[in-house]
Amino acid sequence: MAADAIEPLGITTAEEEAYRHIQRALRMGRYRAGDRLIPEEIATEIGMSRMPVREAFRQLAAEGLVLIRPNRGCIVAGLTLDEIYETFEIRSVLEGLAVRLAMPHIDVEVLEELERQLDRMERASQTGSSDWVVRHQAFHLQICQLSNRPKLVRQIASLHVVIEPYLRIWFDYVDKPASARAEHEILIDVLRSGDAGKAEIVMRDHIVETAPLLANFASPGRR
Amino acid sequence: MAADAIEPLGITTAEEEAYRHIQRALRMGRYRAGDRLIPEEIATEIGMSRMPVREAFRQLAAEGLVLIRPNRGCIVAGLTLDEIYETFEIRSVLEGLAVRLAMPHIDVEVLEELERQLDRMERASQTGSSDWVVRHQAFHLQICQLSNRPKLVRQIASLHVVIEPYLRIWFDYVDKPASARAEHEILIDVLRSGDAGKAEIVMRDHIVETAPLLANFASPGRR
DNA sequence: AACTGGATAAGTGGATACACAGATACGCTC
DNA sequence: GAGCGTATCTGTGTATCCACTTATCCAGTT
Repeated sequence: MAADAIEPLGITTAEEEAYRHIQRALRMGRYRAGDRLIPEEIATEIGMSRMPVREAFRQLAAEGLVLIRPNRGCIVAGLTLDEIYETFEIRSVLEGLAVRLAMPHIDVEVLEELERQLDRMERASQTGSSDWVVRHQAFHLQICQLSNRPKLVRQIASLHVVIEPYLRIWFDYVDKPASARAEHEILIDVLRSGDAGKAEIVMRDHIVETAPLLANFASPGRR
Repeated sequence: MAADAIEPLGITTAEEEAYRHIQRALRMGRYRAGDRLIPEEIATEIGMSRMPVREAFRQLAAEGLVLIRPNRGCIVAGLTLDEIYETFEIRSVLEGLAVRLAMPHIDVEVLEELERQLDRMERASQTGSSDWVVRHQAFHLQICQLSNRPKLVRQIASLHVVIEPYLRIWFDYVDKPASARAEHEILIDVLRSGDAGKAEIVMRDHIVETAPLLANFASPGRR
């Protein structure tokens, strides 16, 4: 649900399968940053030729998940510490914008649904490390989608995918942060207040404050 | 200079040529939105096979410049009126962020260089419609680059390319807006003031105020 | 006369084959 | 013994070929 917000722009059956396959592997942290992705390997794994895999690489490169160096193959793109911060800075203004634009579409039902999302997020944090990450993204994207800005939502979702492996690692280490629920309740509170400008600021702060937490657990592999 | 900030991520000689060729054509407004891009046509035009052209299409699709529908070819992506507004909204917060982060790196030399950029922009507006657009982008990107945030700059540059055809059309119609210089002087003024928060707001306003102007001249072709 | 169905043609997506570039290892020379 | 050059091998990038989907046109039927 969360990640399906990212549609692989122009993609056909075989290529789409390759794309989804690799993206899932990447998001699950199966590869480490700097690992080489060998087209033939992946191609035989899914049962197709190198061709669609290459096209999938292009798609992933555009999203910043892999790096393609001419004649030197495709490697998993890791984020440096600076890049993690940068990604959170970008996320903060984009999601800030989204929540500001979402405000007119906030009503009681929406707030209740968001509360339920938080419940699911909390329950997911018990079952598995990666379940929480998925629910957490779903919560954020749910708010963003209320802005009714497809391109904005797509960009935000794309950023979520990029930082997902780092979120996952962080969560594995700290073993369910107790503050997570409270942090996100604040977001619902400000949505309830109806103040769009304030909501933007709260969302921004919420996001940039997360970055330093992650930073300590950064780099699943060097660059 | 301005657009070279967008590097075609992982691309080799032949494919890179195809990519640059098509992107230039697109930015110059050679095609209208909805036009089909026929791989063979372009391939023979540059003197290569369809293959690198296909990969170039993928790259362009990832940037949102073209649309690839499975088994139905590649068409030039136009922006609806809503999408133009949305793009400017996204630009406003991203460039707002950029200018805020750029503030610590502003000094006298930088301000002088920006003034020179404005001069060039004004001169370019006399020589040709498209020259002004290029200079205008260069001015904005120059400021953004001072933020020292590569990913942020790349995203902003990508948005500039998307709206370039619309800017060009608008400029052709109004024949050099007299207010353009003054509008951008304000940006330099606020940079000179040293107030990062204020600069962010001014930049945001500057950008979102541009959108309605463009809207009247929107859609070089329907969607 | 208009609409629907089928057939044909055009064009896209995928696979295989080939050529070239880069990396590594081994040998030769200093 | 060490460093550089060369040769081989691995693997990417491009082209050609084939199969399949889609679109268009014509004919037949209502």
